[in-house]
Amino acid sequence: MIRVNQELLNYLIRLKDSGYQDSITEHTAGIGEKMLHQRTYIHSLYVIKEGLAKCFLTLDNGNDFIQEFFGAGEVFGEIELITGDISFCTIEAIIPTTYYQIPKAAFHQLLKDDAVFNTLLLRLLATNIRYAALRHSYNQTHNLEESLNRLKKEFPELLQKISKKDIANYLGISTRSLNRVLKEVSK
Amino acid sequence: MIRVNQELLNYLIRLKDSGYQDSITEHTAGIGEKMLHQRTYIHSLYVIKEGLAKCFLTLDNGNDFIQEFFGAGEVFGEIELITGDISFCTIEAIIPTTYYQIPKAAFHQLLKDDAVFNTLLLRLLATNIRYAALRHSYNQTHNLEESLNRLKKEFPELLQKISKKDIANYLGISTRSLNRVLKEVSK
DNA sequence: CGCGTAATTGAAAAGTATCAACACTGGTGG
DNA sequence: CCACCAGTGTTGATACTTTTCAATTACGCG
Repeated sequence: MIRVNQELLNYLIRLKDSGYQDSITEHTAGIGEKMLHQRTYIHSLYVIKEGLAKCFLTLDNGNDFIQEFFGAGEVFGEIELITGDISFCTIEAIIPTTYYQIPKAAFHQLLKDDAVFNTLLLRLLATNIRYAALRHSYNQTHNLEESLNRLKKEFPELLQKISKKDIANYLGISTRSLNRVLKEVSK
Repeated sequence: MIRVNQELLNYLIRLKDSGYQDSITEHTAGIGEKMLHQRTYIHSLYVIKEGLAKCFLTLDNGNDFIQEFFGAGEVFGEIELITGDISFCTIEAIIPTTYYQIPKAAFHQLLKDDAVFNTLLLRLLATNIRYAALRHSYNQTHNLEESLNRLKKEFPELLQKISKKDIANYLGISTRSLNRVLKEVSK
């Protein structure tokens, strides 16, 4: 649900303090502000320092599907920098958010020369694949009520922190269905 | 749908011919035979040389969800070797299949010492994340007929090569629904 | 206060699953 | 050679789930 990666964030802060002051810059985004746009070329890696953002795809029919919510330490842009393709999702702050930016060249240099960073990135990618596979499998093979209960169990503050619309887009359902199930459950 | 990775397969064959004869072994699997079992510890990386396999998760309620179909050059076991977790899916041959096995230690050594292999693996992970995200987003935000049409467009031989049951499990629907939509479309 | 956005709800329509019956196919053994 | 069997595929009827649409209410903020 809300992914974090404190280990990577710590490592990045250490890098910034030891010779990478210039190549690691810090930025902020207000609510609703996009830090990365779908279908554009990406020239940097980004890491969230603090805040909360949604990572979503806008489909050909205009629907949005939220891939994940990103908290501290979550990375975006890495897929695009590795494959060289244009971005396939948008990253948008849902609370005021600060994040680091690392230019493409510095990212590739780190990957090549810094074994620790290389390992952190491999682990990050592998963990994300695993997490997404489990989530999508669960949602495809269970009904709404079960998927929602699983979500609330994993992330109890769900309804306080994230709008109904975003929750619905995360589950791939209409807000009407979400409301119906929420009401059923509360009975 | 059916993923392949000829670049990685070629590189692996070259490795095997140049000093890795002993650590890269070749095996075969008949139809229905499992090459990797869900919820077990993994001690090797596997790469399909020739054939076709399904990668699927069995959920707590007994349902199967097919993550992907793997053709030549596709890799499995890499997520588990990187994260150290037990496997989250099963890999099962759906036609007679041959595959390479690379022990954990050799895999990690390659990752560390062979920059080309390291890059190939990063690209593989990034490509898989991207592909899965696009597929799941599409399926979540479109109806069955649209998802099926997209699938047939991407992979026209679909119905000849893969059983209805597997197609249904790939789309996360019942075979009854698949048949209904197929009949509607053919009208 | 007034505005825009988010949330809620009902009714009807559309989509999908479940269940059950039956057809087709490729083995296997008598 | 044929009867049988298990697995896969097909189809109809029905029940259930989810969406769509539209109307209303609640809420945060300038």
